[in-house]
Amino acid sequence: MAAEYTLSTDRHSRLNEQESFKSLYIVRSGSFKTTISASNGREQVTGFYFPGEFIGLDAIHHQSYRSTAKSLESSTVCELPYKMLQEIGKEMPQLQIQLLTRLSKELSNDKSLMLLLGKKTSDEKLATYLLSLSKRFKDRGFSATDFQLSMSRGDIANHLGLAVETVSRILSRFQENGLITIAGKVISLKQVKNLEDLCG
Amino acid sequence: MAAEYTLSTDRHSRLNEQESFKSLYIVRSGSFKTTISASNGREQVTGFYFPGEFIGLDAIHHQSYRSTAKSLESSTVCELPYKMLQEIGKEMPQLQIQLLTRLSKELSNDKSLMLLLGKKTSDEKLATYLLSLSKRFKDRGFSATDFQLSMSRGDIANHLGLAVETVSRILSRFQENGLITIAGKVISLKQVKNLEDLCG
DNA sequence: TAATCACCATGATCTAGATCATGTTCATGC
DNA sequence: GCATGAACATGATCTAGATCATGGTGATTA
Repeated sequence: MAAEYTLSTDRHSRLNEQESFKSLYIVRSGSFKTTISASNGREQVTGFYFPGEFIGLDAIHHQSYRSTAKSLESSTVCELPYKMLQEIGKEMPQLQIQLLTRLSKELSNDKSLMLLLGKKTSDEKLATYLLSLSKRFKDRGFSATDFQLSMSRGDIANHLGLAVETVSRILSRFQENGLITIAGKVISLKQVKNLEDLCG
Repeated sequence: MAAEYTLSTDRHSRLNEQESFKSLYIVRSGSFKTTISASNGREQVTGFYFPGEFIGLDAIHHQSYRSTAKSLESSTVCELPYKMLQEIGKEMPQLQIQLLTRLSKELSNDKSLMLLLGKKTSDEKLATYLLSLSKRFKDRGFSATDFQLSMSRGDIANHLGLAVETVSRILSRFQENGLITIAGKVISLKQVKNLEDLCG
């Protein structure tokens, strides 16, 4: 449905920015990160997006994009002009409900992320993060234990409110302790149960 | 509209919990905080809600409440059964769009909160928090500079990922520096410009 | 009017994780 | 093949803010 609009992006290309809101995007292939920036230039990675997920839901309200999406590898998206969605939605309440549900899901995830950012230690943050990625891949029909980290250590660190060095160190330690194996971007979860215990 | 369902709550009474999702709520008077808890018991205050704001939007997706809402003073809400909203929504697409917009707004606020939790110093957190409260009161037609903190220092601290002591100290210091005056729950912003500069 | 309890303020100390410093690995281009 | 630069790893040091400790204040109940 509505797949007539597509947009392909190279590695590290930007999808949208400060401009006025016209469309939502669904990731078709690849992956993206979204960031917002404070007035002093500091940036926060607010989320990672994989195929099937919506980008831009937080812009509906302001009618302008508050976040910037960047592709983490070469990726494609499907553009959904919001006006069109509204038109279709009038005849298909089911579509509106679907949109509502997606928004609600992202909201709920973000609340969990607040718990992560506010209350967890760095070990807990990493363990929780790895398991959340695992779940997302599993839901998508991929391996829950072996996957690629398309984002850099820096992106992970930023997203979790940590320093890059901390992420490096903890991943190394997790590997020493046999919880995972990791080589560059390729990671394999070896002791899911123990990782779960680490989440708190 | 749909105001036939109301529910009044005493100070510190709970609105909902772990139960299955049936309704959204609009705050009619007073204020609420919502929390989620980690398996180890740690709690995170995920938001504060004032009159006109929706509680429960993050439950639509899971069809069960993930967060608990507690009133911070004696408060009333208006219950909106979700089934009913869906029915009405079929004839009134405008209602669905309104809901979508509210959800999008909360999502966008939560992204900003991530920036707050992940990247800001304790001073920046407090200043940002006070100004965000200020804006919400102003939008509601109340004073942007003189208002009551219905939540405790502990709630603020938890919400911002700080220790209570830190919040106390910073509020005291803000007062020493003439940025605010504060006595118990009554606060007055004296140098809004300087507070804005502090936000980063 | 005293007792109890939640909330708040503030000083002293401690520590998780940031920052700094240095080296390595790996990809891309010439 | 070698140069350049980004991303990653890891040790040494430092610090913002947590934690610990103590006392005050104000509301509620007996």
